[in-house]
Amino acid sequence: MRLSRYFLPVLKETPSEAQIVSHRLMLRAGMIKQASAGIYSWLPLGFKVLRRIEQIVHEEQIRAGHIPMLMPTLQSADLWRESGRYDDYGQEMLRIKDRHDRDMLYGPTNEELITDIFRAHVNSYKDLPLTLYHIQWKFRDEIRPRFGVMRGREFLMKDGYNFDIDKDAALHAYNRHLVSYLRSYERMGLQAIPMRADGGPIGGDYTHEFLVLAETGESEVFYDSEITDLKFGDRAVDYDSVPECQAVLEEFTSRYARTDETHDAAVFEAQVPEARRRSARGIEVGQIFYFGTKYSEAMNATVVTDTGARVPVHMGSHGIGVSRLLGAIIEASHDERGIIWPEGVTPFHAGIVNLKQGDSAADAACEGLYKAMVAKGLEPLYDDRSERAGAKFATMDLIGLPWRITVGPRGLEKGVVELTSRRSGESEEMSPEAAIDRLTQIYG
RNA sequence: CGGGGCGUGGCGCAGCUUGGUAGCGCGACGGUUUUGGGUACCGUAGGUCGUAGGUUCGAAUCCUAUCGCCCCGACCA
Repeated sequence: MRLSRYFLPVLKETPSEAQIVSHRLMLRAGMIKQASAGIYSWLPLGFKVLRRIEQIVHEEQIRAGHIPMLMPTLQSADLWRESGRYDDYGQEMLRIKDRHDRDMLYGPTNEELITDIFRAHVNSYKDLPLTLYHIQWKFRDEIRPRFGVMRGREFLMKDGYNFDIDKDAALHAYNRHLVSYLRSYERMGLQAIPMRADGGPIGGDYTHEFLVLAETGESEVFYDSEITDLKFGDRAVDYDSVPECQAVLEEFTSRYARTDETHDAAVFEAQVPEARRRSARGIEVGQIFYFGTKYSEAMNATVVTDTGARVPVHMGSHGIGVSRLLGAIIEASHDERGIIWPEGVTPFHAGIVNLKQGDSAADAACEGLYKAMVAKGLEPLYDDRSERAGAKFATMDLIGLPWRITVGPRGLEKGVVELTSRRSGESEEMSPEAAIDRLTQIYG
């Protein structure tokens, strides 16, 4: 993309409503524009990052054997009456009437709808296990939306639902989700720690929230410092292997890590040596949940077993806050000059800065680089505006592309351009070809 | 919903206490500069001050209502 033809409305000054750094930077970098309280338009740059995150989530869910689909944002109230949640959900659910005066709602989640689909089409244990998911906009009419996309009313969420024959099988689905989530977050350059969360009315140990540590997090968390040393890394886990998934769960959840909802100071002190006790703040970016037969019983979602008995299916639901992740990533990765995107989610792979726009050698070199990168499957953002060098650097730093190639007549006389890491700030001179090779390797 | 605050050119703000029909910076536009390092220089245009009532000779300024937005709290991915 050539910047002169793109739509990137960056701001020099920070709009006054933005209180936290991710919100400020998203507004300044021209990623979002507020449409109304807690509701945002996604401008091209923000939309691009949103799509990258969504893509990672899709890839990792499909890798885990989960099946993508899409359910609507608007739902009929009838299903929710059936589960009993139409009355339970309260003011947070946005209720709407259509022209025939039928009660509708903008879905805050999809347990009812998915269960309805399941019961209509699945009748036998032979069709299990089954995990369906989608990535769709949700609406929760928060009393007080804040922090930009971190707590919007409308937000994009991946929600997945597993259907299994019994509790053991459903717990394997739970473990599988945990593994796939660890992978997903690491690909986004995030460390998200699974923490024991509030079981809600169902109770039990079978829910974990994934928290990204950040000063601006809304939850207070308590954990054993050893947990931050754990890395999922490149390991290949067989998602069909019960013991392998179980082992990952045990590795990542055996140490003390809880949100304030479940924190127990006595247990904390008993289990964790004082030197390793940490309290911090965290941003919740996902949650996994096994809830048994709560919905299948209420909504009569049953299957016939191999002995001919009809039993309610065991279910769980598993969510990743996709739009919130943009905020979480920025909170975890920025400096005073702007955003620093991890390579996994960057909107463009590298920026090309032409130091002397209008200089025929520099212009030609930039064009050449641009085309060569595109040919290699890289997506560069070429700043071809007639701006001064400083203005171009400031824009690149603000929008946070992890790599920048700087091109000017002086370097070109020596046959070199400069490759700069946004994160470290370090620059290295090399030939344009070498720079492309390096980037191809990084993004390989 | 309880408490606090704010709505003034696209954005950030001043003016309001002590009414006399708006001002600054950024941006935009036009021109200049052909430009090598952190957002150039000069100039121009652009606002009946959220909205509706009221008080007054006169309202951005005072009063009432209303809408919107932000912050703290309770609630949530």
